[in-house]
Amino acid sequence: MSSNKKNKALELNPNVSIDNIIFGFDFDQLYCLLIDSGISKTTGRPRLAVPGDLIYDNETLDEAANRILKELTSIDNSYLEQIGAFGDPNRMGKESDKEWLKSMRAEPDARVITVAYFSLVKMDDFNPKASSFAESAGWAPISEIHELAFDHYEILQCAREQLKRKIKIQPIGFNLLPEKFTLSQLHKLYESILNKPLDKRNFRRKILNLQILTPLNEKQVGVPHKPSQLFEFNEEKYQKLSSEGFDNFGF
Amino acid sequence: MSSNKKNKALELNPNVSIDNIIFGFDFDQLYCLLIDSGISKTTGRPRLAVPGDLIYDNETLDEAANRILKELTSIDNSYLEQIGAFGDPNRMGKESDKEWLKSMRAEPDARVITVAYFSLVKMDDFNPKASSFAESAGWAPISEIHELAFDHYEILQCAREQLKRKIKIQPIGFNLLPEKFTLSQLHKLYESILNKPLDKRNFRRKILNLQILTPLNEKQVGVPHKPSQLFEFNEEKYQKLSSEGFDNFGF
DNA sequence: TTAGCTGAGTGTCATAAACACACTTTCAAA
DNA sequence: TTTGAAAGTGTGTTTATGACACTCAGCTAA
Repeated sequence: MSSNKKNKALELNPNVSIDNIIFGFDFDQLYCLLIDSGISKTTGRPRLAVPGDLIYDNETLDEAANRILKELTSIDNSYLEQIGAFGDPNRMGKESDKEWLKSMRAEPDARVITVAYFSLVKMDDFNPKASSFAESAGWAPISEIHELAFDHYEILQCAREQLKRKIKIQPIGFNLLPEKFTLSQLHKLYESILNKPLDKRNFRRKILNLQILTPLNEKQVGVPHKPSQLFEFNEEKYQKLSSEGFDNFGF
Repeated sequence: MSSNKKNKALELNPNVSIDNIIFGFDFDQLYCLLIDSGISKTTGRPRLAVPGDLIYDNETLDEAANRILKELTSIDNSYLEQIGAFGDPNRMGKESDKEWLKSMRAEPDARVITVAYFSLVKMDDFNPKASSFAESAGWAPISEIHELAFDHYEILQCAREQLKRKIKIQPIGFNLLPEKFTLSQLHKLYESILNKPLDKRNFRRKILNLQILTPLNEKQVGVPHKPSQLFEFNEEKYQKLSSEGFDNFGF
């Protein structure tokens, strides 16, 4: 298969797949985009999985991960980061997975190594109900995910750990927020990712002292409480800070 | 090939390889173990590469990485950590690489995704001169490596970055030192990995305050200067510290 | 034997970051 | 006009960081 050179550009590599953990945030908690491939005959429960696919032989891994995101959500060039490769020979060994593989794959018994990615997207950019996918996709709150197809649950936990590690070092969280956001929203985002409460005043001081936020001449409207100042992330100022060796947000 | 099920246990997967960056430290600088596969006909220079191999279909990725380390050095179960997958379709595109692939691989044109690892070993545990490998292996100072086969140079840089990031968070550096070491050796190790000078007194204070080192009733002998106190890494105390949420060495 | 070299080992002060903590303000809705 | 809900704000204490220079112990070679 892989040694057949004809039409190489269009050939799926039967041994390597990409799975993409797509994170979203609704100002309250973290979500992950999951595919429901229907009720499993073996378990009787819905078979939930992370979006993924075999790679084509002419695309890079990053391109494949981006393709998976785009095919599902129409979102292109969002924040994307590799988690790593998962290749336990038994990673597809559950009965419900075998059943699914037989119905979907040309070589259902091939050993597949998967390269996992995570994406950070603005949740509003993809509304599952407006999408027309046969296999239904939907946002699931991270805290409510307990079981997934293949080794996807394990991959999800790795993704959460990597996001936690990374956000202490780089301001990638902004990719989960709209252009304009409040400090409370940012605060809640950090608490959701780090999975621990952070003191409000200390958080605000820390993040404002960095000077990577531009305050806008705009406030929330229509909220039944004191309206909040809106901010924008200032990429240039962050780049400057970063080039001076800054890599510790101190959380 | 990959769909031929006979003798699956012994079958090489033609699409997935492992490359293992093996780090060593000689109390002065970091080294990396490289394979010299001879003078390339296309470049006229020695073809240097990181040790690696295709994976067998019945081994995990970690097992394959460990196998590569063990086959070369006889070292088993040293510190091993995955870096990630590298899968640019052109990663094996150099002429000198194609020449080598043709002579070594059953399917020299197959697209191979590699999963990179790094290992930390005690340099004394492998003496290349005592080893009887046809392809000669040797320790190269990191600072003197400028060109490698395939995308191995790029992988090496990722390995260095990951090591740098990781050592700020976990005390994995001890794997590069003998059981008994001096504070100066540890100091030099941190400087080598972080690639910047660290103040001696501040370094000592910081590391001693953590209480993860056990001072031994032993000193260096035969050195032409004040002999240094020897220490041991205290794994249990570190585990306790770690379980309390400690993950910042402050470098 | 001793002078000289090498790296080991040690303490303080000033500055900066971290942490704990509680009340007032602004708006919308009832 | 009262109520509820989240925004916004400051200080004091403690802890960590970073800068900095001399003496000590053992070996070597004159």
